[in-house]
Amino acid sequence: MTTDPRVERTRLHVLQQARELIAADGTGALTYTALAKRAQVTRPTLYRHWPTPTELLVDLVLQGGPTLYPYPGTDAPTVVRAFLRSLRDGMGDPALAGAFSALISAAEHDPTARSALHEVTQNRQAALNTLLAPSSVHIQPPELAQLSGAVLFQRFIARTDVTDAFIDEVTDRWWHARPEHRHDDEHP
Amino acid sequence: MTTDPRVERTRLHVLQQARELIAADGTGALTYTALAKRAQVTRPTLYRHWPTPTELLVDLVLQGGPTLYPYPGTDAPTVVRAFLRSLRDGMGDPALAGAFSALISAAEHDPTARSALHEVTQNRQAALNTLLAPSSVHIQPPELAQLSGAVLFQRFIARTDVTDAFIDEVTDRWWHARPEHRHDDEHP
DNA sequence: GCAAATATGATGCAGAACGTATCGTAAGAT
DNA sequence: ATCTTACGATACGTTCTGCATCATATTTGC
Repeated sequence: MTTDPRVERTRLHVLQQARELIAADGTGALTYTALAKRAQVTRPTLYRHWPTPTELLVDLVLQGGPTLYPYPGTDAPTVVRAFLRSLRDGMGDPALAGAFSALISAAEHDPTARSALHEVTQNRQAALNTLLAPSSVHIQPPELAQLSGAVLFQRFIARTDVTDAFIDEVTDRWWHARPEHRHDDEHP
Repeated sequence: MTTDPRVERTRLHVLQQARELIAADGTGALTYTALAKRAQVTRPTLYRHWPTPTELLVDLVLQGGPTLYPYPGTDAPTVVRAFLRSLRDGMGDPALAGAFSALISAAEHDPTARSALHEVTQNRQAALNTLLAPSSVHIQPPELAQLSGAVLFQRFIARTDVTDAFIDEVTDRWWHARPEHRHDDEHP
């Protein structure tokens, strides 16, 4: 397959240069010409690896996405808190945040971007549920939307600091809104 | 000030054409050259009105943003549900959704886009709180982030239908997570 | 090791979009 | 009626885009 050392070498190198370029001047400056110059690579090489800029963004997000997750075993709110913090910290990287937001925008009219977002969402939900398994808690899509949505809204739209206190409050609201908390305090 | 009929005329006309252009081919196709051709306007005119593409996006979002809000007076959950539905319906317009997501991405490295997002957020939070005043309920930023964030996450990231059932569940979770619901069912 | 496959570099080229400048004309304001 | 100014027309250099071609270097399979 693609075990050629050359492709992996330039691929990783270019992706890293792309990250630094985004971090420095934003996704608007992520042009094939500029990237080729920065990465000391010719433009045709970039086109061979990523025929479309979207594919480049996808690689940046998918590779930068699976950051280290918290260790499982503790109670559910603790796991969720750690999960949201890792999401916040991940989006603290300007390169990942830039690529991610650009991908969201591209997804409006680009099926490739859409499926990449779908994959990211699935991966993160699956990872969270794996961590929650010992607690016998299973997150449903609406819950994930509320939890991750709150953090991402604060980060990308309200654009205020996503503090630990904010994450604690979001987690608490989620925990107390669970069905078994609504009318009694018992749980099997 | 800018009460010149000519400026308002071309401004509105061009913005409408921009909307149709985005709806048809996405924000990636929103180029000054293409827009000038479509709106039967010369390129220098576009640069006079919006020296930067970001300013054009800002106008599209700010003008398309204040959609009709629900009438106040009913109980808080009903108001919140209607609020979230209006948010969902607003983002059902491809032009607004495209401009909005593009603005989010641009905000990463563009102060103009940042302040526009801030203004939109403030406006919507103020509008919601006005509608909630009769119910003696006041929404705090974390609550708004969870409510709006859930809808926007579903719309732009998970990219699944934002159904009425989804909005109902989000609203219910919010309502039951309020402090006065947590340990008793009394409220002053 | 050697030969075949292929990734990359080097270079070129036409087209599109950009950003800006100048000047004439027509519409609106006073 | 005159002054102001928004707009059209046109032009120019720059940047980025896709794509093509060919030589070179690296890797792989034998």
